[in-house]
Amino acid sequence: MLSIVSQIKIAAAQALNHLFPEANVTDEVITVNETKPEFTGDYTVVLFPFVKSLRQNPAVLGKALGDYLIQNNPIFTAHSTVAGFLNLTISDNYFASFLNENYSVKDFGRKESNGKKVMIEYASPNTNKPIHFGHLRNNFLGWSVSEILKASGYDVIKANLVNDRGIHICKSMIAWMRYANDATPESTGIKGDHLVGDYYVMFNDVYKQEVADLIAQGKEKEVAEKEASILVDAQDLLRKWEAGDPEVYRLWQTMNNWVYAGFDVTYNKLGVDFDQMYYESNTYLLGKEIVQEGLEKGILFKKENGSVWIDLTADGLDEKLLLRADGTSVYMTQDLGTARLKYNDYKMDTSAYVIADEQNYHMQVLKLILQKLGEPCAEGIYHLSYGMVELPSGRMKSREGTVVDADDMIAEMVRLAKEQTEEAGKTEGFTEAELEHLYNMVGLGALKFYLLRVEPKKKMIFDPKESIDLHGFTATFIQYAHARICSILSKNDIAYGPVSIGKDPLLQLEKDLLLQIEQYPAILEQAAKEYNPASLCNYAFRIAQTFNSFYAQHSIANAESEEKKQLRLMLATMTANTLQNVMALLGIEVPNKM
RNA sequence: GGUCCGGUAGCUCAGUUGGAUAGAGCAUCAGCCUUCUAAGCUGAGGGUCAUUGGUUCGAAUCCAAUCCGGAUCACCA
Repeated sequence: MLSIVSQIKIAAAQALNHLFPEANVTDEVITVNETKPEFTGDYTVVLFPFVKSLRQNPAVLGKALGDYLIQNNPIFTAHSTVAGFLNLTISDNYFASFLNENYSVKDFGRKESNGKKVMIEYASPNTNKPIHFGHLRNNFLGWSVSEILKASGYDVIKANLVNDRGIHICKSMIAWMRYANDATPESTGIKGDHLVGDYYVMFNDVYKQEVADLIAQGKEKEVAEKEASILVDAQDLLRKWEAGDPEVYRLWQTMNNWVYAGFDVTYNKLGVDFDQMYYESNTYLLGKEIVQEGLEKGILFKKENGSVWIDLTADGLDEKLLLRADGTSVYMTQDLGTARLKYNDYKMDTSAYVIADEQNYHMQVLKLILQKLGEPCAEGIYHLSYGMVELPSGRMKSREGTVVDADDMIAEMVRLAKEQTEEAGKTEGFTEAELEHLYNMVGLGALKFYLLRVEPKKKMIFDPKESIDLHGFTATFIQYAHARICSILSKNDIAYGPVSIGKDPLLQLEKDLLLQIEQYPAILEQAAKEYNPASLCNYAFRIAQTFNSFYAQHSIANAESEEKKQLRLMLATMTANTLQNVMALLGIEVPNKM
């Protein structure tokens, strides 16, 4: 079924072509808006473009078009033209049949498969420290966008590229070797990712101290920073790792496994999941092959010291290093290899990377290089860039201890949800398990919504005070509307069978709600096109708002007539379904009571 | 300096391919629980859409310049 807006565009174009054979318009050029509340009508066709081209008076044109539409299309019942705007009223009967057809469709708005395949890479942690607050926006965005695309008919692969090798993990390893006395997550009771992260922090403390000591002994600062023994040892570990030293390799595996076990717990709590894991330790060598091929094709060049570069100055960029003089690979080299590997695995149409905007340049260069190399994966690469999350005090810095740990953050949000639920005296009639589930839905929902409600590319400030607010533009507000509906539906059954409008025309708020719900497929399509969960946050909030207004002014259980009651129960059912569906795409559960 | 992104109410943000008098939430103030859940509803105040110029019947939206903030331009990842 076409959306109302699409139907209006098609009908208006057809009407104009019929009334004015010289018009020759297509439906794409018709502008349709929601009618402003101060005017009568539901949707508005903007007439100005045709006033000029058809040399018609707006009032005359509006009347001719409006009359024609009403005569030829039962969806319209009334029209009026105000200053070049043709306001159209949609038939109540159209909405009644819309309700009858869709109210029991649980997955209303979900699209059939379109045969396109998309990979979304997100999360992509380093294995030297736990997931912190800054990663949350990435995780929620990546997961939500994946679900949005799935609901829009795409075949989605959620991928996670783990940065499991390199100097950073060697730093944790050397600190552990020196100071841990064989401490394990089991022996200490500390979550694996936190344990490894603690030693990463310890590395930095020790390193700082060693540098200070060396400077005190009279060394230059720069020399001291290179000669500090713990750094030298870490670099030595990295060389041994690359040489395949079995002992180093074993410790590396052990510590990474501790981290993965910890990550799994956190991912589970966050409600995110992955279809495909990639590890840089498996892919970092692949890039070198591509670089070799690029050299042979003459697209890359070698400098005197043996380093390999690509010249992007013709594209307004710089020269970019792809291989160090010593032959080791850099970040870009690995990404070239991973891009090809992913494509060989899945042959996806689009390969999206959820990565912070500080890497905009890197991603631009990555795509450009792959294009120049003629890699088939190049065209599909899409950088879903998002702004960094900052605290009111400024940007988080792991070395300055201003990082907020993700596990702590979740626990705190759930605790606050509990506190506020208890304060509101809303705990009666729940079992302990139900309450725990509720606190989780509310606390985690608040966090997700807070991070998803802002357009991805905008940077945002995380204000703890604001994030725990459960009023206004929040997940809680929407969850509450859903719970209210469920409460009504549990006490009032729908007598199955189609409803009709009968003597009682739709009230404005009933119609507002129907208009909004009818737009869901279009809203979803837009969110998928833009990779933007924020538009769904706004949409869900708007529906909940409209429902709450309706709820405050009109009764469902005690409606004016039995027919009205049926219609409202169906409308409430669709509202609840839509809220649940939208929130599910954001990764947020909605309770049946709260 | 080059490139990219942002600037809308006191604060946090919406604002479709340009359309009517620029909208929400928070905060502030005033109301609303004998009716389906008040985590709610109704109302009020609050704006030089950074600035200037241009395009157009019409600009927060498009173009140009300027100002402010941020990111990036490593043989780091």
